[in-house]
Amino acid sequence: MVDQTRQDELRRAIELLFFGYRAFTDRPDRILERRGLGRVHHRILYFVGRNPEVSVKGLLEILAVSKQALSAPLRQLTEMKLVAVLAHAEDRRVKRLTLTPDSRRLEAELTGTQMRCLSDAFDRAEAADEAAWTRVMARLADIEH
Amino acid sequence: MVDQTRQDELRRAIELLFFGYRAFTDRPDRILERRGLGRVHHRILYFVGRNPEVSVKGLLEILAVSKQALSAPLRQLTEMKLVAVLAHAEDRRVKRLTLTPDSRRLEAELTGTQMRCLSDAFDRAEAADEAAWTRVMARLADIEH
DNA sequence: CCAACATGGTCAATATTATTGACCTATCGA
DNA sequence: TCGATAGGTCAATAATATTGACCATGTTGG
Repeated sequence: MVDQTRQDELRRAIELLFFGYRAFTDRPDRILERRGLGRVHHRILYFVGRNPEVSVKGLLEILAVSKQALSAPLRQLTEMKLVAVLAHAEDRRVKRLTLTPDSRRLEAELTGTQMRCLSDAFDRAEAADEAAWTRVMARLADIEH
Repeated sequence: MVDQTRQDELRRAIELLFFGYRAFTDRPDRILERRGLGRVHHRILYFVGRNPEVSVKGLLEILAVSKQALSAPLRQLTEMKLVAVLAHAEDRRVKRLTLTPDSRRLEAELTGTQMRCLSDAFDRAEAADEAAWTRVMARLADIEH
């Protein structure tokens, strides 16, 4: 059993995560909306940017969605020239996905707003607070399902 | 301009928030699925539990969704006797929403898994880390839109 | 060489979660 | 009484996601 005070603290943490995440995704969502894109497209652009030459399968594993859920948005992005598809030299089944100059700019804009959110939240804290936040989030992200 | 190392740190923070939030919502989602409920229902139960006798309008403001988006899940919950609706004495237009004994148990189960996630992430950290995490998240949640 | 497997793609049907707009009732308060 | 507020509902639409059933192509081990 956990005492009431501790439960209240943990409930406050739950709410901070809920409201914090909502604030964090709000601006990129509105930028994307103007281009007719959604949060999926952002996630694709983000992880392709972070993992240049990633395969479709690799992207599926990162995003943890079905291939059908990825297929349509990815096709849109390639048609809009926001994702470039290169062939793999050794295994010609595999695609290597990369950003284009255009999408590098868009991705930088989207991710930039999120970096600013976090940067603002960190800057007013001590550097030690940032390190502590990172340790806690790493543990949270590491829970096995 | 921000230097490359700093950008990498901030990108890592973005990913921790993404993967952390996903891990955090995974277990409740699966518990809810067995009952044919979704994340909306959890949010309703959570905030009704936290704000006993909240009005429908109050709930709409917390959740920041349209009343149509709230209406159907809330009706389901009241029909399943998981939300009780009391009349307001002074203003009979207003409903006061509360949990029932049944939903108190369900809510405790759902929120319990999330409290355990956070508790695990905090416990292995120093108490100071928890306070730091809370400060950073409070700043993040506080961004104006 | 060929069978089995892996990578990627697509169609169909379905479900959930959400939106905006238009309207409605009931109640409250000046 | 009239305008504002609280709550509800119908309709149309959209985005995001699922599972199942296929198919084409390319690789690799026996």
